[in-house]
Amino acid sequence: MVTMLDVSLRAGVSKATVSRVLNGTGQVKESTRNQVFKAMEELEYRPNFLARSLANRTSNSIGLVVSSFDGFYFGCLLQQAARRAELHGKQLIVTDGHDTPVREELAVQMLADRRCDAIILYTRFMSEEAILQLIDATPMPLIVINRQLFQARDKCVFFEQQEAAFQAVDYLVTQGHRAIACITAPIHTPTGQARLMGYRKALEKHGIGWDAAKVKYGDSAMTGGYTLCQQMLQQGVTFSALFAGNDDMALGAAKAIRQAGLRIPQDISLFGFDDAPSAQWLEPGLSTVYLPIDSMITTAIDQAIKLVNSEPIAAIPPFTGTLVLRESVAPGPGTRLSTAPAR
Amino acid sequence: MVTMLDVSLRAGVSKATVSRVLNGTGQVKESTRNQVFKAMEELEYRPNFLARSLANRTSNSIGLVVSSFDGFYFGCLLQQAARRAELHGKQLIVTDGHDTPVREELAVQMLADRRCDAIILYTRFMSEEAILQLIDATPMPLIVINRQLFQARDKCVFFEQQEAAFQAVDYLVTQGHRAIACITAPIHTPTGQARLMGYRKALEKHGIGWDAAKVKYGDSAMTGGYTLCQQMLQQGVTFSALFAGNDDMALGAAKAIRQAGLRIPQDISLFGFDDAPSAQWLEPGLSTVYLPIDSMITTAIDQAIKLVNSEPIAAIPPFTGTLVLRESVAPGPGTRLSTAPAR
DNA sequence: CTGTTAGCGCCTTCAT
DNA sequence: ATGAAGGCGCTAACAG
Repeated sequence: MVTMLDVSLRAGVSKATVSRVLNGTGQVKESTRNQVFKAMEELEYRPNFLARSLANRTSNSIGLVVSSFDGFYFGCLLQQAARRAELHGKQLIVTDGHDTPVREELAVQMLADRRCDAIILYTRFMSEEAILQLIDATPMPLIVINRQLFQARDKCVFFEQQEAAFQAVDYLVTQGHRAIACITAPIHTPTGQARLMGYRKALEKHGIGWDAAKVKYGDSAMTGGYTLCQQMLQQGVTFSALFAGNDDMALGAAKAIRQAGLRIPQDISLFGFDDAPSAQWLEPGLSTVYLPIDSMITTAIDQAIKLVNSEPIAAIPPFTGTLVLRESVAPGPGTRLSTAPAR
Repeated sequence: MVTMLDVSLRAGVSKATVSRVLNGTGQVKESTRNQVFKAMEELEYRPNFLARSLANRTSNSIGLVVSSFDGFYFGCLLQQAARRAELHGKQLIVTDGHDTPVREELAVQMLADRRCDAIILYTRFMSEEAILQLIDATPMPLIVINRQLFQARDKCVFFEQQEAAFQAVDYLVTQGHRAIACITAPIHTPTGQARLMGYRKALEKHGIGWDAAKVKYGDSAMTGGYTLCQQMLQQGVTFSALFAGNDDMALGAAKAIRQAGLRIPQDISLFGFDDAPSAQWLEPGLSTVYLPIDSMITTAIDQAIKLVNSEPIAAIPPFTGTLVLRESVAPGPGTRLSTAPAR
């Protein structure tokens, strides 16, 4: 391992000078600078990052922890995060929380130990208090995605889950559906709760009663969507539309629906959530809600960078969803009502 | 930031002693050990990872670079990699190569600079020479996934792409298909080449001529599969089966096929590659080839760990695919031939 | 412009 | 069993 000392000796200067040309700090005579460069090349010198970070108290990197690596969703997130971090000249370091709150917290600590300049946390499972506590136990800026924390509002980047779900279900109702089933996203997560609440509120708005039989608690996997939908069908639960907590489950549900001899959307309308790539290729195209994950992670990173540079920051407005209407929803049995409203 | 010195002062011992209890090295009297622990807790001491790594010359982590973060494929890879690394007590650090050979190389260097104990490289784009060169320019063990390097055979974990593709197409032929179209995986990657070669060999084996019109060069995205398939259909290319370079493109193609008024599998049989989660939920279920990515990354990490511990290693046998037969393939027009072979 | 001298926080002989 | 001292590789005043 060739060190700075080796280079300095070879170039006939001191370590300090080598350091200067390396970092472009201070004044160095053109000629000696060149000598140093030459020495570096000849020796194939590569600065030791650890030593550097230790001395600098900054590793020039930002850490990202996600609950889990699977799903298209985190793929997008990571991809965009990497690009954005790079744009700021920072290296992105990613870790996952193995889908458990404890590991999520450990992951953050690990990144903190590594002296990342800032940390971004996308947690599905940690409790609010735990997060808050983590925030001020962490010496570097910590931005939280997918959570709305009032005590740390300007460190949050979140999405109006409930509102988006509300809109989706509201849309279903205005299309004439009243018997709307729901397969929830994991109900032990705030996200799952919020989406379900959106469903419930939309029903309430239209005076539709809550029917426990129509609500199944899902796990976000395609298989779950399939199984639960199949269950409902077999149990004789009747519904003209199904709102799935995410697109993956909608995909699974679609198969169950067809296997039951039903058609989409003629017999049952289907609505998803996330706008996964495959949503577009399902047949019929799956109507779903688009969640601007790219913008969210971008914003989170930008905010983190600002904090690192001690620039002033402002709270980030909530992100909102957009309904992506494709062909999986048909007018429901109650259509007549909305088409020709009573006077 | 509380340091080891703070702890030592608080506990009334020297830094050396603190270091000893921290690492469990050397002999420390029970009582003083407890004092140190108490001091650490009271001060909420957290060792500085960088300093530690610098002194130890090991960061107790293994680096992983993937070409890109998107696709279910890398999700699995990352997930399993994280688990396996943890099992070995190592932290996993992930970076992506932004889908370009240069960045892939840079990513490896960056991880090397961070003094990872070992590095695992999944490259889609780097040339063989570049990889080889990188291997011996990197001071720590470097394992390469998805590439077969004869000059570094024991550092490679790869999959028999060509053979798997061959089997898939061979299967199609034995099912009675002779007009088999193909949408390739990215043709500038070894993977894309190998899969196409498998297709070609299978045709050759059965004396089926190469028809350029039946081969479209894809990009691995669903949209590409859709567009290219649509093109072929519109150009009047006739085929009874389509072999797609991956499941995503197969999904896209499926839609194009149906939009053309054709049925799967009655009119056109479809075969994918990868066994993506959605393959199972397509209707009919997509026949495809399973690629044991989990085992591959696991093996890669284990091999890396062995190298780190300077244990003896052996070359890893190639991984092979498995045909996953679902419902997207129907007997082709030539079925009679194979059912009742001429004597 | 350049060299000297201290650290950064931790580990590790070498004495005691 | 414990402390003192030097080193890991690099940066950052402070003198010249």
